[in-house]
Amino acid sequence: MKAGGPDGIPVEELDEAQARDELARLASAIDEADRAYHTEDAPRISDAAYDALKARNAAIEARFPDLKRPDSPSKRIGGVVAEGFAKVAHARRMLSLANAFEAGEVAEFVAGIRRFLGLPAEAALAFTAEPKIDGLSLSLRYEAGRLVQAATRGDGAVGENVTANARTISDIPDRIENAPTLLEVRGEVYMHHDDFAALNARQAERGGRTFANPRNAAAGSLRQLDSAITRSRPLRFFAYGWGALSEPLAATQMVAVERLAGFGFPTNPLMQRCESLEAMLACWAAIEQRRATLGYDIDGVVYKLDDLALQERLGMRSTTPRWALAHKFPAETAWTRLEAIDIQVGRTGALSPVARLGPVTVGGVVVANATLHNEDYIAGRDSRGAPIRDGKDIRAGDWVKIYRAGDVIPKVADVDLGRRPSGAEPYAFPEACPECGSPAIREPGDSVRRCTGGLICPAQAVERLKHFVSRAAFDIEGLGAKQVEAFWHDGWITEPADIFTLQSRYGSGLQQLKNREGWGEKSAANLFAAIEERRRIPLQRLIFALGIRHVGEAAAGLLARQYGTWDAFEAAMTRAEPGSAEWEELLGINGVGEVMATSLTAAFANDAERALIDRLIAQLDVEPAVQAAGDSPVAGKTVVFTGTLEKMTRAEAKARAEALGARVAGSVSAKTDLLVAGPGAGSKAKKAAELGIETIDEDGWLELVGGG
DNA sequence: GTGCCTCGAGTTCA
DNA sequence: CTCGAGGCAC
Repeated sequence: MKAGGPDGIPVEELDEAQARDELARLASAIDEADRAYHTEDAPRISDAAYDALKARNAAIEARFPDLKRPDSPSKRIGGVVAEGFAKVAHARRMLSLANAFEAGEVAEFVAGIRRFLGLPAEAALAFTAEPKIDGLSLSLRYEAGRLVQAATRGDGAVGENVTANARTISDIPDRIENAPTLLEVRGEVYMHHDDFAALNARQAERGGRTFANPRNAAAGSLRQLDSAITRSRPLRFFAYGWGALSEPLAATQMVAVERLAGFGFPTNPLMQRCESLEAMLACWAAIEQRRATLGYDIDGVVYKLDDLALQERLGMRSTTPRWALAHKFPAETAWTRLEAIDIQVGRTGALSPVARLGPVTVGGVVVANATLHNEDYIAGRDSRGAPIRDGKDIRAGDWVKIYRAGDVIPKVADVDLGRRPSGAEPYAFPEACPECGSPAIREPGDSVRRCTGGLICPAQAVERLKHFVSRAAFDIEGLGAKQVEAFWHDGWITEPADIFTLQSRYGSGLQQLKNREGWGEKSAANLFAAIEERRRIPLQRLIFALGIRHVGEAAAGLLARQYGTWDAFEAAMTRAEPGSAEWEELLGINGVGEVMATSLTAAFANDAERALIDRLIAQLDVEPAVQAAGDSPVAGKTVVFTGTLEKMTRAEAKARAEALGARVAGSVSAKTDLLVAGPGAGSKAKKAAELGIETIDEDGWLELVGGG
């Protein structure tokens, strides 16, 4: 067996670093043994040796509970993770990229970087340009040169552990030489056109299912629970970036990627360095020209700022880095007939038109529905009244050109007026809710028409319940959108509180639930257990789950942190009205404005709504929110910058401070904790002195937050 | 008032 | 993933 087997250093003598290394090795050794046992029917180690590995893993975890890995073997049962793959937290987030479709947007991207860094327009900036592979991204963790973990992107923060499958891909080395002790390589798994065609032919021959396109084939192959199947699939890999590192790879993007190639990873041969905007656009055009002959799918070109120190200074927006951009190729389109326009009613009452289409293949996927957004979109206008599609409106029976925005969401790009059936009438947008008949009103300046039925509208009621059980809200296992709809239809659940009384009303002996289609004793018991588990709910989730208009996940987090407990939150929302101290406190939260405040107080002032909330709360045990215990010295502090900053721009300083958990304000007030004053600071510095607020200079700030 | 940037709410298909 | 709108800095 491998190093770190049961015969290593006694557990009592391990230090933390050794323990961490060994847990990683044990996880992959056990993983490998599991896969061999369960999927290849050919155990590679004896049962006794396997048990010893598990026992040692448990002993180390007991001594160092903090080091317990998210993919810990102790969480697995019989080698197969319940519910598919184990979740793994990425040591550094896997990013997505901002998109551009026009040259002008690329120019704006470059100009924006100059602005952010405070560089003059003529200052040279170099970028890398490389094809954007249409596959799935993968993060490979190497410790001491050995592949210990492979994870999919997931939501960027948490992905799925696909280590056993990644090991079967020949482009991915198991070991690398002369590498940093920790190296996370990031890249794209994809499938060649030839391999895709051969795979589909083979699948068809065996009567198996064929894949719609190489991307789906690659995704389906990588996410096989049985890695023997993955092994039989011709997957390939290009490395283009990195995550956590024990030491920097290089000073530039280009050289860093060359180093990855040096470690033995395939890197894209078309990647090159561009010294100017013109060179970037030329590179884009050149790659597009070669697109059809590459042998694999690409959907654009990725630009990255070459200088890694500058990348660091630019930092991140909420989900995308400021230093990279995906410049997409024009989307594939297809013509089809629009059979009908239907209206869906959302949780807030929004009436959304949907196009029912004659099925048509766009970009390798059969599309039968497309969003039509709103009234104006159908009429051929944007929100400002300017014409779109040359002002052509959309009518039932029209021939329409479909594309998939971002290669995902089907949309109507154009209408063929020449083929419009005679007698086709302009679409009359309904002025009453198709579900409940209440008037549907469009507020001045709003682009959507909303059903005014509120709680009496069945569509809104169901959508609100779906929202309530959604992932960022109560997230009850076994109670998804479909189940909620079925329960609602039978009158078992009509409002959130009903979920928590379901067992007492229908669960006795489980008879009634068992009689429902698709429910057995086991699944019913599981559902009730999952519901019980969620009686205790973090305040943030609860606030989000209420589904108050304008209050999403982020706002719910802000509110939970501000008020801490449900009682404090509820009291404040009940008492807040313009002019009151509670109202001021609410508006004082950075990110809450009048619209949101009005929406919140209105919800708590509405009797029916309020009764619904009260019935729900009676069923729950709300977990108070804790102030984020950031370890930065400025976390939670309000900072003001004034005067001239010499080593960073204003935007940069602000982004940095916020990344460390500080709130950046524009003017000094009693709420200010720290003033950073550069040369030329005037009235703000004076005011800070009067208020006795701590004031430091730019160097003091850099020292405080650790370097530049 | 204008111009970011971020968030909310809507959307499809496998 | 995208659009529109809310919130905030300038």
